[in-house]
Parts: sequence; C-alpha cells; structure tokens
Amino acid sequence: MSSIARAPRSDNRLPRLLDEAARLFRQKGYHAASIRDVAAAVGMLPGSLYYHFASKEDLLVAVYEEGVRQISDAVVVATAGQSDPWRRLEAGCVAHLEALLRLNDYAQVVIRVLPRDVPKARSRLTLLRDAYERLFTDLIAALPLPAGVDRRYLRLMLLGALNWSQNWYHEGKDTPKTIARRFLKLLQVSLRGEE
Amino acid sequence: MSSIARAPRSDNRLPRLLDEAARLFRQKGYHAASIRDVAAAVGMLPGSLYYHFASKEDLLVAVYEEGVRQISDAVVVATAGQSDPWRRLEAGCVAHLEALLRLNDYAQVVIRVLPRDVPKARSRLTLLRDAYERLFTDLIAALPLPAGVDRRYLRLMLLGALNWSQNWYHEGKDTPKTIARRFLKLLQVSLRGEE
DNA sequence: AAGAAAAACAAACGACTGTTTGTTTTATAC
DNA sequence: GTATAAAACAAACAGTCGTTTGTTTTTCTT
Repeated sequence: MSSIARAPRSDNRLPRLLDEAARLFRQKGYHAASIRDVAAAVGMLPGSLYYHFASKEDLLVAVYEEGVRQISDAVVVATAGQSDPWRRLEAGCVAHLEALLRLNDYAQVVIRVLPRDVPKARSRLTLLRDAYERLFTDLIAALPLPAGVDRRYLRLMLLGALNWSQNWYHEGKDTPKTIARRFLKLLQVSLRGEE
Repeated sequence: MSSIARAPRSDNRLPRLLDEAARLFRQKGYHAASIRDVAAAVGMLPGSLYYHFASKEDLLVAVYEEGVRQISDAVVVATAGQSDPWRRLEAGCVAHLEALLRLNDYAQVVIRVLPRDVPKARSRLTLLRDAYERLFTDLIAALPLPAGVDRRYLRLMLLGALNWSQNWYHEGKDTPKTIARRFLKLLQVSLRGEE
C-alpha cells in the first residue's frame, strides 16, 4: 500500500514554467504579468498552471525562493574566495549587484517585486528576503570598525543603495562591479574634513 | 465672444479626488488601487472621474506632480534655515525622509510607485523624479569634499538608501530624523582604518 | 500489455478592469 | 430669471483577471 506517489515525469515543464514566470515577473512586475502570459510563454493553457501551483501568489513565492537560493549562492561563492573582511564584503556586494542588474531573472524578482505589493504573500516574501540579508549581516559583523558605528544601519544603507540601483541602472554605462566599489569607497573614506 | 471657459465651481471635488487617489495609490500601490476604489472613496461614480482625467495614468501623473511639489517645498524650506553645506544636506535628507515615511501621501506615492511599473506614464514620472533629485544634486555640489569623490555616486547612494527605507521602516522605532542622521554619519566618518 | 499516476486540455465561471456614452443635475454669470 | 458651462449620474461596453471543473492524453511502473 502507501507509495501512491510517483516521481515527476521526465518531460516535466515545471522548470520552464518557473523560468518564464521569473522572466515575466521581472519584466512586467507581479501585477502586470498575468497567469495567461506565463502559460502562453510556456505553451500551455492557463488552467494547466494550477496543477503545479495553487495560486498566483504561490507561483511568485516559488520564484522568490529560487531567486534567494541563486543570489545567496552567488554571494557565498564570491565571498569564499576572499579572506580580508573588507574584500569579502566587496565581493558580496559585487555578486549581489551583478545578479540584480544583469544575469538573473529570479534574483531580480526578489528585489523588484516588493512584498507590500502582494499582501497575501507578504509575510512569506519578507521571510525569504530577511534570510538572504543575513548573509550581509554576517559580512558586516566581521568588519573591523571604529567604535560607535552602528552595523545595522551600515547594512541598511549599503543594501538600500544597492537595491535601489535597479531604478536608475542602464546597461552599457558603469558595470555592476564599478558601482558596488564606488559605493563601498564612499563608506570607507571620510567625506568630512580634508578638502 | 470667446470667453467660453468659466472658473471651476466652488464645490469642486477635484482636490478630494486627488487626496483619495494619493491615499489609495500609497496604500495599495498603483495596480491594486482601482478607479472604482478611488471613486467610491470620494463618493462619486467611476465614470465621473473621467471628467477630470482622461485616464488612470493621467490621474497618477497628477498625484505625482503634486507629490514632487510638496516634497520639493519641504526640502527647500528645511534647507533654507541652514547655511553650512553639510547641515543643509542633513536638513534636506531629514525633510525628504519625513515626507516619505510619515506625513505625506503624495510624496510617498512618488517613491513607492515605480515608473517602470506604469509603462504608459514612465517617461513622465521619471522626468518628475529627476527634477526633484536635482535639489540634491545641488546640495551635494555645495559640499566641500576630498578630491576624487564622485558626487553623482554620492547622490545615488544617499537617495537610494533613503528611498529604500520605505521597505523596512516601521513606525515607532527610530524616527526619520534619526535614520537620516545615521546614514549621513556613515558617509562622514571613515569606516576603514582605525579600529 | 495493463494499471496508475502525472500532466495537460477544454471550457467555462463570476468578478473585476479601465473606459465610453448619453443624459441630468447644479452652480454660476449676465 | 434664464442661458451656460461645470460636474456628476446611470448604465453599459468589451476585455481581462484568477480560478475551477470535468475530461483526456501521456508517461512511467510493474
């Protein structure tokens, strides 16, 4: 008895479904990308999608989960190559930004679709974001900093500046790597005092 | 002849219409707030709204325009009271953040509704945003800074960090004033070097 | 080859969307 | 007081939305 479950079929279209959902959520935003858009992109009927996901919100959460996984991996891999705390943070920021601005639909959805815009999934999305940000909490915790520096605000400022770049970045100008380094430089030097 | 036009009536509901639109766009976002929501909040029928605006996008643009006007005024007034460049920038950031996080539906819409989410109005919204940001370009241009500091990136970093705060701020904890000051402090001191 | 589960189809449901049209009310100006 | 323009009503249009239901096809397992 029992073993009613069976392995997924080899022609499973779920991966492509997620890919197209990520692409469309990134391109149009959550509300503007419809179930019908996603289904058409995969080449299936709108209703068929509900075999894989119970609701549109659940589909978004699945994309989010994959996005957090991918961007986390990118940051972990990038920082693993460095030992100096500042260089580790730099590598993490560069990886974060490259995923965010260029190469990753899933990661871009994580930053572009704001939890408050999807009330029914808000708490789940926020949890996923927070889990990711903890990587940066750790990177910043390892920094040798002058006494009195609030590490929480350092994280909020740095990640806020990086994430907001989705709103002004245009391919072709400065690279993500350059941007991340410029931001970090602004924090490292003192802007006050010497003219 | 000619003078076919006449002054608006004194019981004009257009101001309230804009107020409710701002409130709902801020609360639910652009896509989730429907024409019917706005009309119901004002106490008129959905179709009546089209006497005042040709489209939903036009309504958003009107709210945006008022938002930029109000937040610009707040920043101008706040900075006018200061003469030292750094204090002027600080006052501007505090005013920006207070409008953004607490007291102004219109201003919150300007930051919360992203131009890329409303393709048909995108260029107009971006123009309005850019006009506002120029205030900060000026404030930063007046700063005495070490040679080699990129003022454009300073603006992008600072405004990015401030704007993103809409995503993590919760009433009751730190005040907007505190947040703005902490961010500026992080830029003013050197985080590298002295332990 | 036969049975079972996975996956998709086909077709609709009801609700909601932004918007248009023709008409009516209402304040204002002469 | 009467013409006029401002403003809103009333009612619908055509389309889209997320979703459900019942059925069929397809692959895997034995």
